[in-house]
Amino acid sequence: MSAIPDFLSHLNPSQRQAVEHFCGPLLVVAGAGSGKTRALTYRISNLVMRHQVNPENILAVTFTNKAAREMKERIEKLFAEQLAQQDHGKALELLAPQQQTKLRSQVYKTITKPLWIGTFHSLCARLLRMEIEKYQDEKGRKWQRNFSIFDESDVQSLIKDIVVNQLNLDDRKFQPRSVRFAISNAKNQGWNPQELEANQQDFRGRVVAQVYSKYQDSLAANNGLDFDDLIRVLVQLLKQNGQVLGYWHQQFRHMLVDEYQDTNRTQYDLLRLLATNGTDTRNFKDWEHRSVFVVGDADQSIYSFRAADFKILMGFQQDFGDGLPDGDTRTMVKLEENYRSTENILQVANELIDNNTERIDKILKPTRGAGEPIYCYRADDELHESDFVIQQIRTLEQSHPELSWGDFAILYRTNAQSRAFEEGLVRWSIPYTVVGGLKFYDRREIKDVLAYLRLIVNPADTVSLKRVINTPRRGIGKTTLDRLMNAAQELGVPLWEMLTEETAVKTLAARSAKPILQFVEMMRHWQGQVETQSAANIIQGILEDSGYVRDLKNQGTDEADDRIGNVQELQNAALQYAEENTDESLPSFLANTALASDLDDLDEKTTVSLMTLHAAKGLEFPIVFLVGLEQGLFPNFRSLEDPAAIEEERRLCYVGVTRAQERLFISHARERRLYGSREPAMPSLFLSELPRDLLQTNSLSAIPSEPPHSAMSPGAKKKKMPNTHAMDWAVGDRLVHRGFGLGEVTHIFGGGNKICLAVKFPGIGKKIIDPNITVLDRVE
DNA sequence: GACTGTCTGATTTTT
DNA sequence: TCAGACAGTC
Repeated sequence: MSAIPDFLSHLNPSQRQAVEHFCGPLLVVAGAGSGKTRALTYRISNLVMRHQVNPENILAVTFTNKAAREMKERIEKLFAEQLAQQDHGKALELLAPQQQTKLRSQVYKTITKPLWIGTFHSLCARLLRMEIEKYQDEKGRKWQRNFSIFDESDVQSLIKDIVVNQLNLDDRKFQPRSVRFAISNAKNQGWNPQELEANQQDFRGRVVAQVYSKYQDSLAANNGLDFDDLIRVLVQLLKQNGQVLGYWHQQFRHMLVDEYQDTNRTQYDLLRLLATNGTDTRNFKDWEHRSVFVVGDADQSIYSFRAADFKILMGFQQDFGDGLPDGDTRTMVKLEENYRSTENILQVANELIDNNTERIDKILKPTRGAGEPIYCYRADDELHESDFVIQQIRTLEQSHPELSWGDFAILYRTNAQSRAFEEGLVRWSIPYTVVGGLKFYDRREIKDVLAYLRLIVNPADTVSLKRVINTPRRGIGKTTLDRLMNAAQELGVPLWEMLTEETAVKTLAARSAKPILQFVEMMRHWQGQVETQSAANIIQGILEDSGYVRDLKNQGTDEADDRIGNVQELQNAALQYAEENTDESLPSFLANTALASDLDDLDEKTTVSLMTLHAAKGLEFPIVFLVGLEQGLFPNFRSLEDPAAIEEERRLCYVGVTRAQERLFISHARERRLYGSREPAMPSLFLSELPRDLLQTNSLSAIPSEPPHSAMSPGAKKKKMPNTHAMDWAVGDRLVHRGFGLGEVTHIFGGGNKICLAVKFPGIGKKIIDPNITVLDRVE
């Protein structure tokens, strides 16, 4: 395969520079829709075709599993086409079907399979399956290669158990949620419990560190890891074992990272360790046969709640790069030409994001026509908003034969917003898909079956054991379990080992002992099949023999029927996985499911897509509806008082705008039902930041011409004079408060000049305010 | 040990 | 609004 690849001719000069980059560090600043996925796939192909890099020396990190799969497919296609030309002198699609298949499977075997492509989490999990037994943490905790990956709810309950039962703390003061969050943050900084303690001097911090330590004990006892540890533990291992590090440093000569703006500290550490073999980045000079190639856009950094830090991207030039100014640098390329959206959409995006202060200077340059104006709709409430969106969809779909349902997307800030749209879509019989929300793998019945599977693979997994030992009911109750748990604890062995001690179990009353012995026998039977049977077969066995399906059938409700369907769907997933991955073993399937998400099998082709803005990252749609642009909802109320958080919300809005190819609709409601009660809602700050001349609207006056929230960026935004004294306030008036943002007057106390206002601020609540003291701006 | 009803309390985003 | 925790009853 020595021919010079001709696909390079399709690229613009910056793309070409990125794609042809061979060794050394390179940062690609890639605006939305600038062809960054293309740059990544072409570069990987180019490394292999032109520079004869062995595919197994290439590590490519994507943000989702879906992106990983697509990248592999694209690369496969490129190579297959190249081979078709080379071997047959024809385009791939002109070959006979068998020849195509043959070519593709040849490419799969020699190119795409050996490539290391995946998310940080899946790649790390894969490495840990090989290396984790060489690891021991600072307290001597150890894990085995068949470790379980715990999901968020497993983690929550472990932490709750520690807070409440082990440390006897008040779980109102130490909410498991927030403790969990603090621990996760520490992990994403790369801290172990001791390091967290050293960094937290107050009482609360010390308690959290203590919970963290006990939590690690629990994880180790269950032979389990959480998401964060998949990365952190690998980093620790590489730090403490030079031999292992050296090996993988040699292996991964060329590393590529997509969505680099959303990497966190540990992910960065991992990258740095592997790239430099542990040398300080600034002293690392040995770039002769290796590269680090990162692609990202600081304006699309939207995961700081997951400890992502776009400053890592901003620091690349100083860190790995030559640190030279934009004109002279050889380690940074900007992709600014946008091939996705109309000029109007891009201008809206550019002006919006220009309100942020922390950025790498970059604009989206249009390559297409102006297109239609952006339409902004004010609805009375969320139901009218939904009506508006659906009528637009129906009209457009009917008047434009080239459009199908899959060309429409409804994007919102929070999952709860999907409901009104779903109801409307059902009423009009429009097919739709909701991405996210309650995930398939989070459903109770799925978790039950997965717990069986996890326990089969990893008997130390007591979390799973406790979940299934009495599901369906077998008469093994709390008292029995508690007794066995205590015994296990005393002996320092996993609960499972206690259960397998026949003599110990027989000391229990026969009524308790019998079902336990039966359960153990059943589990052992399946454990014996792990090596020989496929995942799908084992699942089948569980569904039949455990009595799980029988139990559901006996319930006879619609809900139970749904559950049976879902559980069978899981079995299908196992079959499908085996087909796609040529590995039908249970451990392999299980490792995959823990890291899978709904997003991974989104059917974009045939149905209207409903999803959060976060889930929409990386996607594009001809027609986009960006809904719920209301103060307190978007930007979310939790970010209202924090300028940095507002900037992140703005980036999120920017992501939403830049998903649209042809048409963009924006909407907001004057009133919204949230958790039972109706709340008044004010137009979002972001609406006021959009260029008016590109906006069509049904109510221009609804959009404040000034930012409704003055306590924001330090930029030289002009402020209104305080004029509250002269005002006569009335119930129903809308106003802006410096701290709380937009609100509506609900009561007036007193009279004349001595009045107080009760003001309801959406998402914040009611506040009593003296307008003679506090600066308030009325909004018309 | 299983089941039922009441109550609370939490509601951003997710690999 | 709604799910999960918990107490009380059979």
